[in-house]
Amino acid sequence: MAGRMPIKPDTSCSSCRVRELCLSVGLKPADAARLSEIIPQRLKIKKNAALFHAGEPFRSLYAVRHGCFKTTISSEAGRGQLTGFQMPGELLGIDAISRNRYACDAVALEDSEVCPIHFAQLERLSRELPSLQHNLNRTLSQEVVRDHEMLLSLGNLNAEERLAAFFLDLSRRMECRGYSPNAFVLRMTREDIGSYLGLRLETICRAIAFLRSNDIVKVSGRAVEILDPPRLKALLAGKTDDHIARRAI
Amino acid sequence: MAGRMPIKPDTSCSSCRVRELCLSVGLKPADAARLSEIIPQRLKIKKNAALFHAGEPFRSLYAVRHGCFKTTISSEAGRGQLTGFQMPGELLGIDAISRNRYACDAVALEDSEVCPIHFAQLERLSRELPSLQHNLNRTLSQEVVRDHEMLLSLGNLNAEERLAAFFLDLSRRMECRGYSPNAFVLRMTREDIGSYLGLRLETICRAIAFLRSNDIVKVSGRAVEILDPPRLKALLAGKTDDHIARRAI
DNA sequence: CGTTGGTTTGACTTCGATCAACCAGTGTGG
DNA sequence: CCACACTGGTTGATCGAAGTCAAACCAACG
Repeated sequence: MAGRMPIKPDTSCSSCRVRELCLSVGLKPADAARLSEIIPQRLKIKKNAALFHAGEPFRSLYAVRHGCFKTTISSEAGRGQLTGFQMPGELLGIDAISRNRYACDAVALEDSEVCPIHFAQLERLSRELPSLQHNLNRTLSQEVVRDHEMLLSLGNLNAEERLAAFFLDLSRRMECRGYSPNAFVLRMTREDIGSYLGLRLETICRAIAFLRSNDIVKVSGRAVEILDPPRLKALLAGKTDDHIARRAI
Repeated sequence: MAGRMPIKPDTSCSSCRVRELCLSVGLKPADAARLSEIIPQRLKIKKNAALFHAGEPFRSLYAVRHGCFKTTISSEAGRGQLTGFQMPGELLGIDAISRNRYACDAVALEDSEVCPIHFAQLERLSRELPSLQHNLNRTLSQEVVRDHEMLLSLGNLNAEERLAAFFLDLSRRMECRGYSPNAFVLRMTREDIGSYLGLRLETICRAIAFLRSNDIVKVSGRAVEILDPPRLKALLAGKTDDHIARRAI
């Protein structure tokens, strides 16, 4: 359990910075307070430590309070796939509900903090609070929508388009959390991005080089700056943009 | 609404052939009866007719009673992705919960029948019936798990492996429904399979030809017979099977 | 410092996309 | 009844995007 330590029981949803992104969204203060009650203590997870592993028995969902996680699954054949990056307000462990065991590994990409939500208690409480119940259903459905969008990416887009979609997704999520949508720091390696997008890390590097050489983004190390959001979106929309040079001459 | 017609109100979950695969699984007879109550009438959908379209307002989930559906999403750029095939007992429309609009098109692959489940009523009822509530949560989570497995396929497997995984998935689902796992009829075209697996239809044909030439499956038209289940599984497990000939000489 | 993990770039290979031709059913209208 | 168009499936030839292998680079850090 190295890297997993409980912290002081100060977990009020109503005062949480990400309350408008989490299960508590739209809840009346009294209801949010009841949700807080079933979250006895937050948990700190150190960078590179696992919050849970695939196969472990399922007890709780975890809401990311701050920091960032990645979730990965792997096949018997040893192939691995990164299934998502979770930012504050997002839930970890929803793929565990169906079989009562976590289906993926969840690893912190930086020192992070989560709110454990005992699932049986959450189900019980959401029988009393219709809006909590609906929030949970909406969150699960939202994950399905996100996954289908990823399937569309992997099935239809080339490397540069996938990377553009990835940057735009991060951009949107940063904006939702009150940060600049056009300048942010990546929490993950090129290899992680590659695994997520179904590409090799070298291909990610080359796709970044391509975007950079067209002055669409500025990337140095993990720092990303989106210089030309419209062109980045146009790339995705499949518009053959004449201003984009495949190779600088 | 051509192709959509209501039929006589004989919708008892407790006597349904797929009750053990649907939301009604494990419900006490009295509870199953209450679930039936919120399903006033079944709906027949003709082959190639749409049950719903992306963007339409969400009212109901639909449980497939018999037949088969495909769901597809498409991007602004006109790219399309097939996100799933739904067989009896499976739910259509769960990606609509999050935004109150259907996120995909659902099209019948053969003359089919569905049970519309008004979602607001389902939520209300599941507040009273914990096991129904849990079934719904498990079903949503199960869809997430399925989608993550598809991401693993698209991100890591080559054409033959994806097709093998696809056949094995169909095989398992046929078996769950009481049919032979080793002989079944495809309801979809090669193009549909290709869209689902992120490949072109020609590649599907070639992958089929490959499996056929190794006597792993017998495929003529839509009829599939799995001749050698262990070799089909071994293919997926990534074991370099010396008995598999890449090209017949 | 030297080690290490992560990133970048180059050269070459390969798998699947693309384009094209052709075939088998199947339904339609003359 | 036949001619035909049409849809879906198969196979071949060619090409290109991404994978693979390799080398070098860089920043962080003990």
